Amino acid sequence: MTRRITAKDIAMQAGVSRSAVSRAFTKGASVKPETRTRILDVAENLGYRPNAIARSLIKQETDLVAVVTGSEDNIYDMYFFDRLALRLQHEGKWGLLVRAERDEDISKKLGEALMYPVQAAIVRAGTVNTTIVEQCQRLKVPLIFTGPCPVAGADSVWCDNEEGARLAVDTLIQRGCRKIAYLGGDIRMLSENSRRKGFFDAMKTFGLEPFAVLDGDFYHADGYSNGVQLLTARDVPDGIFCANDAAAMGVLDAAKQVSNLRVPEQLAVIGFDNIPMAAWPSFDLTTIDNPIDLTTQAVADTLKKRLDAPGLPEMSVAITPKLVLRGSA
Amino acid sequence: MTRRITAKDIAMQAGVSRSAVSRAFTKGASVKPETRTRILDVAENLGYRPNAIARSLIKQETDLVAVVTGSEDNIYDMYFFDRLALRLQHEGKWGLLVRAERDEDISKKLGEALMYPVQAAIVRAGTVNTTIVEQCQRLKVPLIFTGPCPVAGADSVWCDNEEGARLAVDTLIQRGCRKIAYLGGDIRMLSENSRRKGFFDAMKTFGLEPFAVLDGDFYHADGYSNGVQLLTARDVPDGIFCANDAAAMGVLDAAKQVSNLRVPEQLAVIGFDNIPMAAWPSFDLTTIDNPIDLTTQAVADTLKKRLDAPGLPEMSVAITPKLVLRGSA
DNA sequence: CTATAAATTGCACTCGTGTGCAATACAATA
DNA sequence: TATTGTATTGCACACGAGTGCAATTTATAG
Repeated sequence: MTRRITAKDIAMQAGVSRSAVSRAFTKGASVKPETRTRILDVAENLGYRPNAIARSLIKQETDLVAVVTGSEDNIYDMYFFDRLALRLQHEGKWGLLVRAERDEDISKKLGEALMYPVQAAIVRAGTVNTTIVEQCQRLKVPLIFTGPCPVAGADSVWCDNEEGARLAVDTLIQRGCRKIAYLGGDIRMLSENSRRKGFFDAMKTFGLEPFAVLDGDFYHADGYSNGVQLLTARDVPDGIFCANDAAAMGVLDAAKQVSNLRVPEQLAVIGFDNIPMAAWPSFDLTTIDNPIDLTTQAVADTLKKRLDAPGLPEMSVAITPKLVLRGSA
Repeated sequence: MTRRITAKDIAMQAGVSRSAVSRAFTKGASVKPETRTRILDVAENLGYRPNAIARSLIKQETDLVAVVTGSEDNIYDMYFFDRLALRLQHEGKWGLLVRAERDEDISKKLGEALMYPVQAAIVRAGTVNTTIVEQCQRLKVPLIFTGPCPVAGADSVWCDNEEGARLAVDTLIQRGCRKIAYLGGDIRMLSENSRRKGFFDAMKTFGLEPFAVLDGDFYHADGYSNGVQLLTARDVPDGIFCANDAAAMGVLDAAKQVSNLRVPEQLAVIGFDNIPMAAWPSFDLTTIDNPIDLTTQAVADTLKKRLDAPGLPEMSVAITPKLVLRGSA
């Protein structure tokens, strides 16, 4: 591996001291304009750029932010991640990718990643891992949770899933549904728990018993099989709230395939997240929008505040989801 | 910002020299077992871990790999990125996220990112940017292109899109189609160009003229509107090859909506990429699988080879796509 | 032309860590 | 016990860059 060009090389080539090179790259530093030009020319020629790693050592700070994601490979999360990456880039931060294969590995991987002096860690994981929080606290690395259910000791930006579930139930009821089923996701996920809670609470408000409650895993196939089960029974629901869009689409597919219920007249279906596909004509899915832009913006804001004032008390920002009315309910 | 715990702190607390701390963390270094234990205990207590940045300075290498992506937000790319991240993590590399908003910004962003001494850069971009290659060459940073059309001066792993398109045409012809349309993607994209070329070549082989050729942008909405246009004309095609799955799904939706053509009997549709949604019952899309695992594996292999032997001649690995037969053709 | 102020430059130290080398402590052998 | 060999340890330097301070050059005023 050929050696990287250093400031020393530039200094020799340009006939100046190494400090001069450093100053040439420092805005506002005192260097004679011609000298700076000459140095920058030489640097350009040799393909030099200051080593961010050496610089950060002395400046005592980096622009690195660990971006930690768990094992979940659902579509919404991918979009979310993509937008988050973009937002961080806008803020002048460099994301250090920490990708755990299973949720249990998250804290381990993050631990390794923290060998790099990151400014903060942004974590998006389905299940909460207390170890992560402790780890970051001990290393004094600010931690921002992206997703539901804040944990003491970390900032968090979370979608108000309970509110979203209430919105869904309200809408179904308003549509005239009375036999409402809930098709949940993986119960280990925090988002699932709060969506489920919101569902039960809302139903209680209306004095209704859930028609059925099924567990699932947030995937289309799961929504499909659960949908088949629900819709081939003797008594079928007239409304289904699904814990995410993929599952809802599975239900819609099942409805088409194994029943001749008309959607939304005889069967109303509502999803959660509002992934781009929900708008596709074949689904035309009414859903609860989990606002990516608002959320990533809030993450960026929280990050900035936290870095500006490390002593600030814990921050917890709730993002309110909203109904997106389409053809399925 | 509270100062990070350093080896010096540990050394004082444990009553040893700083070198001892360093050695305690270096496998195979000469330290008395009890001393090491004591040091590691203190380190554990104080939440210390060696600063990767300082270490990399002296070791003259990092585990960082720049992962560069352009503006394209299509579903396949997101899955691809996710799997690539996972693979890199497996290889013990840390991805440095470089996310450009527009393709033109890629080289600029990468340039900034190269202030970090990365081992290599992995680039996935729709359009090829010669600047990127020059930049990496000058900085002597190995560059691996992920995607079609290698550029001189960089390694590349690419899907044989021409072959994929041929496969699609073969299949359509075998199904009895003779009036075959091509629904392309953004013509600035390299993958589009080779898929298109493959399509034309294959058609020529069979002595057929394309029934129609439409430009698009790889999105569902585009496939839908182009589909409507194609299928509401006086004369309609009996087979459509789409440049990616999303567009193909748009076509299928259009077929359902504005025609009563039976798929696949009267209209066969083939996509490209094989995103997970292609398997969903509502689409059941026959498509050309663009193998993510093979590709990311090849990227990892190429990376390893390149790092082991920087002097090796340019590598170009072709990944052969294969047909996935489902219900749409 | 000289005196003074301002701009430019280089020296030397610093950041946190790894490591060769020499010094020391300990164990094994005679 | 004396001697040799081996395991530990600390010192000092290195990595690449930023910066205070003092030395030097240049510009400005008198």
